[in-house]
Amino acid sequence: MTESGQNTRKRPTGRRTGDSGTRDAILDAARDLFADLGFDGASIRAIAAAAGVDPALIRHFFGDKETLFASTVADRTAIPQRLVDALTGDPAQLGRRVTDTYLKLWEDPETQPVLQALVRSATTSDRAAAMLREVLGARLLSQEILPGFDEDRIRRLAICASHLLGIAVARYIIKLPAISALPRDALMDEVAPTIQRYLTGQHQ
Amino acid sequence: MTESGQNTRKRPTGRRTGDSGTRDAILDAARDLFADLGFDGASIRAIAAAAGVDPALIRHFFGDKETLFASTVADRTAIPQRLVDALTGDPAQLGRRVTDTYLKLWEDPETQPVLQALVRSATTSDRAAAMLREVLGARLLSQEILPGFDEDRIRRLAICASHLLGIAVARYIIKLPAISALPRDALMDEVAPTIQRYLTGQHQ
DNA sequence: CGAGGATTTCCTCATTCGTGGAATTAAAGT
DNA sequence: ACTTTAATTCCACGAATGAGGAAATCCTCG
Repeated sequence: MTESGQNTRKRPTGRRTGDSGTRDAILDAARDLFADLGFDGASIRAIAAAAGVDPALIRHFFGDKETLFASTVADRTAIPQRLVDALTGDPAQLGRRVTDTYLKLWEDPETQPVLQALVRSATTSDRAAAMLREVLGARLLSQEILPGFDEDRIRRLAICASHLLGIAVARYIIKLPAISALPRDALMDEVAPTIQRYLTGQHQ
Repeated sequence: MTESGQNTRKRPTGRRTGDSGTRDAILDAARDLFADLGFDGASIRAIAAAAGVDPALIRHFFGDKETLFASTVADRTAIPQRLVDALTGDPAQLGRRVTDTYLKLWEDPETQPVLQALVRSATTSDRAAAMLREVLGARLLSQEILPGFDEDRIRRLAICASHLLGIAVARYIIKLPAISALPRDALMDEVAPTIQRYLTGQHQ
């Protein structure tokens, strides 16, 4: 135990030597905490503690909490793109492709925390709700993104998005046993035909 | 001017004469604030202010915040029952009946705030998530409540619940324009056939 | 009418939070 | 070598929060 005195040891101030990937450590911790606790629930102090860093550093790098949140969810912009990609290709497999892509996004440890942070925060924070609205509305459900989709198809695509959103909320946020206990394949088999019907328009 | 002095007039302490429906006023204010801001977002002080009452009264009547929340969402137990009722009757109209009942629950000014409070809080507060799980799981998706439903039908009913939950989240929480702009009839026409298919089992 | 309980207010306490300032050390630029 | 910039810490402030104590007022029951 050498000596070390009190357990409240003062850490040295000033810049660290070498390249400390502190900024990324903050982003990682923030991503995880926002995913688990939502925007309001995850405090700057808790994020800093998880990153092993002083809270003031967060302010130094990101300015304020909203910017930090935006930084953690931004850049994973590949998420809407992957879904858009799944919309193109063999129409016979459309439902399976979209559902599979979506469910895998919610299982991928890279993208899952971001989605969870967005959804969990969107119900409480207006800012996060606006972000999710923007992602869903402007980057997915618009005619610029989906050329050739008429209004009717976009409307049914929006209903698909709601369906899949509900599945994710039940499975990963509320953790409803009847849904979260299902293996992905079983969920796929149930949901994919519905998505297929919504998207290909034989819906009556 | 007699005296009366400052505009910060102290309100008289002690019991009011007559029957002041204060407890109900608190419950009403709590219902609305929980619906708008969620469990964490709605502070005891804000609820008290909305009810025109001292914060300590809430503690006096309900003890702590969780009990207050539980009291506001309890008693509206009619909600799961109405859905269960919709499940019985002419099987040909099943999808329409369930969807109609559900969408009306989300428009009824009596039940809407409760649903909104539950959903909005469930993503942040573990306690609220447990409540929603209990309502959905034990009071709706169990074989005691739905005699004669085998496991496969209950599983597909859970997927229905997720679909409808997603619709409500998109429409009333995130306020996704593509969904919230739709009139109820249009939404019905799109969604009811899907619910019908899930529930009657011709799902492949 | 008097005693006990219910209703209501005010004040206080300990925490927690987001934000900001000031100081210290290392790196980068000239 | 000297100056500027970047990274890092500690400390503090003001606001808000949930919880609780103490007193005042009214009602009810004997």
